[in-house]
Amino acid sequence: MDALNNDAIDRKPLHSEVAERLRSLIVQGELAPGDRLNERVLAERFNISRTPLREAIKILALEGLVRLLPNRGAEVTQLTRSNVEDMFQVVGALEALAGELACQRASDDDIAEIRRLHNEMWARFEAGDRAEYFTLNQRIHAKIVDCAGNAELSAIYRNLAQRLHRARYMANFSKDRWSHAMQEHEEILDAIASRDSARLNSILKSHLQNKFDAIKNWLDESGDGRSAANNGAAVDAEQDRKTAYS
Amino acid sequence: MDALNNDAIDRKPLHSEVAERLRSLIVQGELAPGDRLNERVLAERFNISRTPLREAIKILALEGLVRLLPNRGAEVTQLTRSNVEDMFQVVGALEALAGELACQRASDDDIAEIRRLHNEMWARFEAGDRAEYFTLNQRIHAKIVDCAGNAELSAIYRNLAQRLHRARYMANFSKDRWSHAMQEHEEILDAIASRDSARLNSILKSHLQNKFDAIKNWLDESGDGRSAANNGAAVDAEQDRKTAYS
DNA sequence: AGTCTGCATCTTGTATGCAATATTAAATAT
DNA sequence: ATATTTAATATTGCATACAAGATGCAGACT
Repeated sequence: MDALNNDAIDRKPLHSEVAERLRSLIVQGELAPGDRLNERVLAERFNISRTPLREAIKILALEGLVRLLPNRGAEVTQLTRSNVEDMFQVVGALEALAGELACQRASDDDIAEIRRLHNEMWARFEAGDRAEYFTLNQRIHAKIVDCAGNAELSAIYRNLAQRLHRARYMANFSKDRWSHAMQEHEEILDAIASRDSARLNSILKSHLQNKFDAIKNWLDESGDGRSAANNGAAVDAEQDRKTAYS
Repeated sequence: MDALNNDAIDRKPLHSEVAERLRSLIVQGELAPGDRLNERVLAERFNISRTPLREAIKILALEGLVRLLPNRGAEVTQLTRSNVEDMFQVVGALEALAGELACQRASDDDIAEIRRLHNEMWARFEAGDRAEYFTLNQRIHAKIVDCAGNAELSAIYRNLAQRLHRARYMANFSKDRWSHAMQEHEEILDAIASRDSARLNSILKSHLQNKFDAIKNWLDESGDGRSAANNGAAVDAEQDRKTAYS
């Protein structure tokens, strides 16, 4: 059985390795929204040829992290307010489905795992470690979605979460909001542990709404001259992405 | 304004052109599930080099139509029953969200457009033209989703619909089911025209359920030796796709 | 002064070539 | 005859080279 062979050297194809690196650069903000991706520069930086780099860029384009400009390369997509709002709406619908299914299908081990992550996150919260808190937070939500036992759902959710991560990471919300979020997470854990899907869904929904409210302000603030000028283009870009391959 | 410039020559990049061609081949079944994509053969067929072809294949991989086999190229993904069931579940959640929003946001022109498509579809139904009926059916559903005014939602929905199209197309259901589907569509039109989101959602839900029931049988039937043997691999493939770039 | 045209330069798009890996067939040993 | 190893072949992965398009600037013209 392949699955049991843990000693296997994972020779990931270069293009996926590169895609990962690029993703980090974008999510962590080193490549900012609007930045052009110069193939020569990036290829030299990663010490690879342009061929796998270009393949990676195509992948990121479909993931929605970059936008392809025919004959002019690619640039990092803007996170507009309406864009983020759209994504949150979809995430909401997906989490609702996930909550429903997870309450039916989660095993006791799954719940134990969520509890473990939750406690770990609590520790990070008390230590004031925002970065680790964020990571664990994402992992908990992802784990709940995975409990739904729907691979498609998990894949789509992960992609959206990743793209939203860019926004969430930047919106370093208040201590007050933070502790409120922790409280909500207590309730989430409670609801799924008792497999109360109605309650879980209602909490997930308001949790998400609060999350959005927290970053909404930040998105509005950043609507200065430069960004505003680019917003129109970003919307067009979104459109392009939608229609480019359809 | 760029949006008003309708005279622009659209020079689609080659890789997206190729992606389109490949998509057709897969959706229409010329490239069947499990078939390997030989780069040399396809490049010769399209009369292009392997480079843009490879880029196109990466795109299709992320869309879920093909599966990348490291160092061994790519193959057309299997449509397993559980796979399709997962997709239907997600589509259900998305359509629910779309129905809600569409009832709020659809303009009168939108509704008129849906009605137009509906009538056109009716004509195709009466003419017994399955292929055109299918196309219009898809366009109606897509239009409803677009009325929600959420670009992310539309993009995700389109991708799932496309992948499911492979299954639906093959499951040429009974005349009985067909006319029942038409009836459901009458109700859908009615509900959205009167902006009754509760009713719309309930109809969309049962409509989708019926669709799934119709193709479920076909998926079960095709679970013969060859397919069964490949199913295990297909499940692994799905897993790969999920984790490959995460 | 301002705009337009043509040239130089840079960037992306595509094709080709070479190296590494997988697949097949043949040959040898059991 | 079957299994195992080895060699031949085919295919993918990556790099490089060349072509086509975009960008920026200088000079001509109004």
